[in-house]
Amino acid sequence: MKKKITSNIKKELEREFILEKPKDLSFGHYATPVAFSLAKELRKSPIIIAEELAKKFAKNEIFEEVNATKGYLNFKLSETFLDEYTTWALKNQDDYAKEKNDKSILLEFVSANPTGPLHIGHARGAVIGDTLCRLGRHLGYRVDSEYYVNDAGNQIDLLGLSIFLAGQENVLKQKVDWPDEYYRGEYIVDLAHKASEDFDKNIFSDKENIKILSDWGKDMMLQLIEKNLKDIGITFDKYVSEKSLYNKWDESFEKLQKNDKTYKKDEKTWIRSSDFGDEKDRVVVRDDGRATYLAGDIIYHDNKYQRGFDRYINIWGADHHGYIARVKAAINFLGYDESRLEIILAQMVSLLKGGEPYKMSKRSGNFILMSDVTQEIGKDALRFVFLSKKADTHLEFDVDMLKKQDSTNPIFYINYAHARVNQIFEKSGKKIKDVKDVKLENLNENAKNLLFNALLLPEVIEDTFNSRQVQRLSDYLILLASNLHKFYNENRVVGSENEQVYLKIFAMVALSIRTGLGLMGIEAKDKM
RNA sequence: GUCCCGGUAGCUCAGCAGGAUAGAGCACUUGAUUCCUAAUCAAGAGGCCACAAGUUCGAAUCUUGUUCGGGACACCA
Repeated sequence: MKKKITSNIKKELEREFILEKPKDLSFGHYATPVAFSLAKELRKSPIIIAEELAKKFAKNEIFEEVNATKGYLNFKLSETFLDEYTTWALKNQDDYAKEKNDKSILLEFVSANPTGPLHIGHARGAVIGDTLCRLGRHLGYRVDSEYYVNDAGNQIDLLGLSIFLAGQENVLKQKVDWPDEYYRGEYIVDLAHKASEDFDKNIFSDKENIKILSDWGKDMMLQLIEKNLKDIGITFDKYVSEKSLYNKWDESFEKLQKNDKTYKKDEKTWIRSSDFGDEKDRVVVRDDGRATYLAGDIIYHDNKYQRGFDRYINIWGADHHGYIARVKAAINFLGYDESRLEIILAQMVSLLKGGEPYKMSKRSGNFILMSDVTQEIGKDALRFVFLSKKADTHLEFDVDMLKKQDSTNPIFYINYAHARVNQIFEKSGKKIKDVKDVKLENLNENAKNLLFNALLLPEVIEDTFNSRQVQRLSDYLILLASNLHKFYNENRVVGSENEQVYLKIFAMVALSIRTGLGLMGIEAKDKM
């Protein structure tokens, strides 16, 4: 819709302009302050310029009216234009708000260490990533979703050790000297019990077995993570193992070396990341020959770029922000265009319970399990909370508040609007196919505005995706639901002389809500 | 000390590629149900947009400085 309008206006104005939405629909559906910027050029008052420009649109069919107010140019769309679009959308529901696009995107998110279940902080990145994925695909991009599995390194060793010691303590009933660092939490003890079943309890008597437990524990945790994600509607196209990429190190390393971006010092291999804005150079291979985490990420990004996507998006926790410079440096050193990689940082989530702060710590085991919250409030509410706030704001919410399943929860409000439409159709005994060809004419302002707002979904989706600001979609849906409720309260539909017309508009509203929620990974309810 | 994010209504947050009287939800007050679901709606109240300077015809929005809060500054991931 917006594209057609933009091109129509451009034809008349013959220049670039900003198209915005007026604060108040009574001004019009769209507006542009173009006369203000022309004022300087033409040395005339913006008010006069706007009036002159408005005249140019007298014969344009998609506008019912174009007027100039205080220097603004305001556009009112014609009913015919809105009606034609509505009819098309209702007939092509599966294609509604879709676009064509030939760009490809590799979207990496979650990538939590497989050393424990997902906690509530991971959920934020997960939900945002999954929704961007859905939005991108809807807009025609080829989006591949990927989870990078850190299945090597100290953390995994620590997992094995933790299970091993937990087994000694809980299965073999031995006294254990716990080190400073290890994974705490019930799940480690559970793993120890399960290990004694899957293997044998003697597995805890020989330290040599820690390696086996590491590997086994990692697999168990990965399965759990996959389930946690599936429970909130997320599946990945691909899980990429860090370990499996290690044999490509020589290849990546050679590229870096060729560009003279690595050097040896103190028996270690360093990368000159400070050449590219990093605070200092970083170690990539330790003096004992073990690769650092960064090395793994270098190989991984080399691998990503070799696959030739147009764009790469990583969603990281905000605590990784210091890591951006060195990864971008490495990508540049490998000979790639680092500006194709975009990193979205999901800020911290602080949880409250009954007003009390809940300190999260993965190490200590004192963290809120994502699965617990999913169970308490449901996946829809969980997804909605994270999608209604922008990623880079610190988010605080109270678990107890989210447990409430009443109107304070916006997801209910939106669903209620959708269910209402469905109920009205049932009451009227009509189906969408009965009204999709009804001609919309002589609509009153309220009906026309409701329809207009329903038709905004495509541009909201595009804006949401392009800006990566997921909350714009949820805000829009709340607004649309509110419009529907308001109209419902003011107008009788079933049995009225406008029944057919209103049903068509309502069907359009419901379609937008359903499509929008679907992109958020939430299925619209037909009944409450 | 350096870097990142944030400071907008009592609370949680939108708005920020500059533009018309600064918005929503929750909470609060008042009202609406012989009629399609009152799980709703309407009305009211609530604001030095952290502070200061600058750029501009115009700044919540851009720049700089200050301040407060959160986070990051590993050869851990």
